[in-house]
This record gives sequence, C-alpha cells and structure tokens, in this order.
Amino acid sequence: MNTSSFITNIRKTVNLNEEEEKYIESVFVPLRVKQGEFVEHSGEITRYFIYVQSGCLMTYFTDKDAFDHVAQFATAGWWTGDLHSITKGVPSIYSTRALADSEVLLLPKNSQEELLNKYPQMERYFRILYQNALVTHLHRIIQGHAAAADERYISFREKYPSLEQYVPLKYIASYLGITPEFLSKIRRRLMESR
Amino acid sequence: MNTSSFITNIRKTVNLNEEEEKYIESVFVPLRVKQGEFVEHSGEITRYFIYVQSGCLMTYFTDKDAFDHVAQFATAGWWTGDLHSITKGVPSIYSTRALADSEVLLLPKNSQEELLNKYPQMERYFRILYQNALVTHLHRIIQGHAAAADERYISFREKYPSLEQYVPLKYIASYLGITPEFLSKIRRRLMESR
DNA sequence: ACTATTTCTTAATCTAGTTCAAGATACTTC
DNA sequence: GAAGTATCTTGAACTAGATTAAGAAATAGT
Repeated sequence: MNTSSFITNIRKTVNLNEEEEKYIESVFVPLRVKQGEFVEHSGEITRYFIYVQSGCLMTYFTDKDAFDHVAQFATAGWWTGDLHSITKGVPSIYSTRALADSEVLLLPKNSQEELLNKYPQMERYFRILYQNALVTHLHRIIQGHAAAADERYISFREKYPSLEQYVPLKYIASYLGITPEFLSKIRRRLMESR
Repeated sequence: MNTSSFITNIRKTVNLNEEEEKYIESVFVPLRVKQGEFVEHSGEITRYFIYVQSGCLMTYFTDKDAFDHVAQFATAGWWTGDLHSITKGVPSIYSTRALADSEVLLLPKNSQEELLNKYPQMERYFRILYQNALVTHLHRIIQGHAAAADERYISFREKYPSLEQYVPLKYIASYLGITPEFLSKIRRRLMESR
C-alpha cells in the first residue's frame, strides 16, 4: 500500500519539494480496516488524525439512549476523527468505523505537531483544510434550520453522489437528522412524483 | 479607539515580537457601528474578516421566505463574517449586523493574505482559530440532532451567559433552530419547574 | 411623557417528523 | 443454499415543534 495519494492531495493546496514530500510521507502509518472495524473508540483519547485513501469511514456520536448520530462520512481524500479529543487530549465522544473495507493513513498527534513546526506549508495546508470544513459545517447547520428534510436529502444526494455506494440509508438518515422510517417515506414520495 | 485588544487575543495563541505586533496592528481598519447597522450585506462579496472589540454582532442567513436564520453571534474577542465568500470571492449568503453599538476591526482580504505569507505565526493563529471553531460547529450539529430544544436552550445559556445582555430572545430561538413562540413556551416550563 | 414600533407571551390549531410494530428485502455465514 | 441477521419499507398512532392570531410588555423616537 503506498501513501502517494496523500501527496497528490496535498499538492492541490501547497507546494513541497521532493525531500519534504518524502519526509511527510514517512510519518504516516498505513492501516487496512475491514468493514465494520473501528479506527477510534469513543471514551478513549484520539491518537491519530485519520486520512482515507480508499473505502469509506463514518464518525458518529452515541447518545445517552444508545442512538448513533452520524457526524461525518469520509471517503478517499477526506480526513476524519475527533479534532477536539486529539488536540486537547480529552476522551473522545465520537467513534470512527469503516463502512467498507478501507485503506487509511494515520497521522499520530506528535507527528502532526512536528510537521507543523518543521514545514510552514503544512500549517497552511491544515489552515485551508479547516477553513473549507468550517464553511461546510456552517452550511449544514443553516440548512438544518432552513430546509425541510426532503430538501436536505436531495441536496445531500447531489453533493455526495459517491456515498450512495457505501452508506446504508439508515446512516444517511442519521446524518440528515431524521429517522430511517421517515427517510423511507421521503424516498417513496420522490419516486412517485416522477 | 485602539487595536491592542486584538494583540492581547493573538498572544494567547502565538508569540510575536514587538515589530511584528506593530505591523499586524497597522493593517486592521477600526470601525464603529451602531445598533442595527450592517457590516456586511448578503449578495455582496465579503471584503473583510471581522474581529469584534466590543459590543455584539450577528451573522445570519435569510431564506427564500425572508426568514432569518442566525449562523453565529460574535462578542468581544470573536471573529465573524462569511469565510466562503471572502476566500472564494463569491457573493455572500450571509449578512452581518450589530446587535448593539460595537467596535470592530476589519481585516481586508489582501491584508490577511499578506499576513499569512509574511508571518508563519499568523498562519498558525488562523489554523488554531479555525480548528476550535470546527469543533464547536460539529458539536452544534450533533446537539441539534441528539438533544431536544429545551436541552439546547439550557446548554446555550450555560455556554454563552454573556450573550443574554445583547441578544433578543427571537434571535436566540433562531440560533437554536426553533420559533420564538416555542422558546417562550420552553422558558415558561423552566420557570414553573423551579 | 406620548406614541409607535419591536419584542415577548399565550392559546388554539395544525403538521413534519417520531415511535412502535410488523412484514419484505437484502446480505452474511456456515 | 438454508438459516440468520441486518436493512428497508409500510402504516397507524403519537408528539415536538410550527403556524396563526391576538394581547401584553418593553424600547425607541419625537
């Protein structure tokens, strides 16, 4: 398993010379996970920033009634994990699990800090990564308040068409903040109206 | 009006020498806004990153039925504005308005880019700023799905007690994703139960 | 101080979305 | 390939929260 996919990804944002790329590549820990396996467990302190090379992961919160709430999905080229836990060193409230057999690259907390200190370009890379994620998150909050469930489902499908192959509908419902039963009803209405 | 409050703020995250601080201070544009005045209008391309020195602003989205949805409040020490519009140069879907007479510091887009290029410390400052905001935003999304409106209201009050002095209840309702009428009902229930 | 406007509350009615329970499809695994 | 498990759908009964409309309380403007 090679790590060059991450280098391709980072090149889209910042420029690095060959030596820098070599070093950056070297600090990632490649890992294969099977469908259903955990990468991080809630309750534990997150140790890694998780980059997805192939497959699909989901990060979710389990509430007091043992209901899961999907925080985010991550397919090839995406990062996931619990930023709060890893940066503040507190136990995570999220778990991260594979929805399909996946290849991930783990970036240990210390290695990330080292990269940030050593290469200003990496600081920029993460700044831009977070900046984009922030825009998406705020949009999701506002859509959650301003749009009805059926509209949210339609935009979800338009925005992440590739996820349909990996993600069971019940998790999409959870991501949208509705029950699987209601999503089912929405889907039928959409089918009938065309 | 002095800009030293921002320097105090940035010192909490990164170290700068006196010369750097001087320069950074010099690129901010101080502005006083009265209650109700706009700092940015939706439909226009956002030109400034907005830092609040005193008072209180809110950034909100207006939907197709002319309903406002509060994206965020910002009191002293907070940043606000539309990151997507300013970074991508597209018209903003958010407006930013003063909820009280306020002093703000505007950081023009070009100046921010200059600061980022000139001082790696600034790149770090914004990386950490965005990182923390990301954690908060994701938490808000999950709470929106996992917690009922009354719980969300209670945690809001605990988390941002200082906002009560500035923010009319109808905007708090909007921030929480409920109607003012329903918030009113919640508040009465809470009063009665103690 | 008086008036106008905005904000907040109350109550009745309504609806988007939930819950519960059961059956239908698909997917695993041995 | 049969049996077991997880996912998806359907429908009936329910509820958290929305809508509408009106009055009360607070704020702002002159």
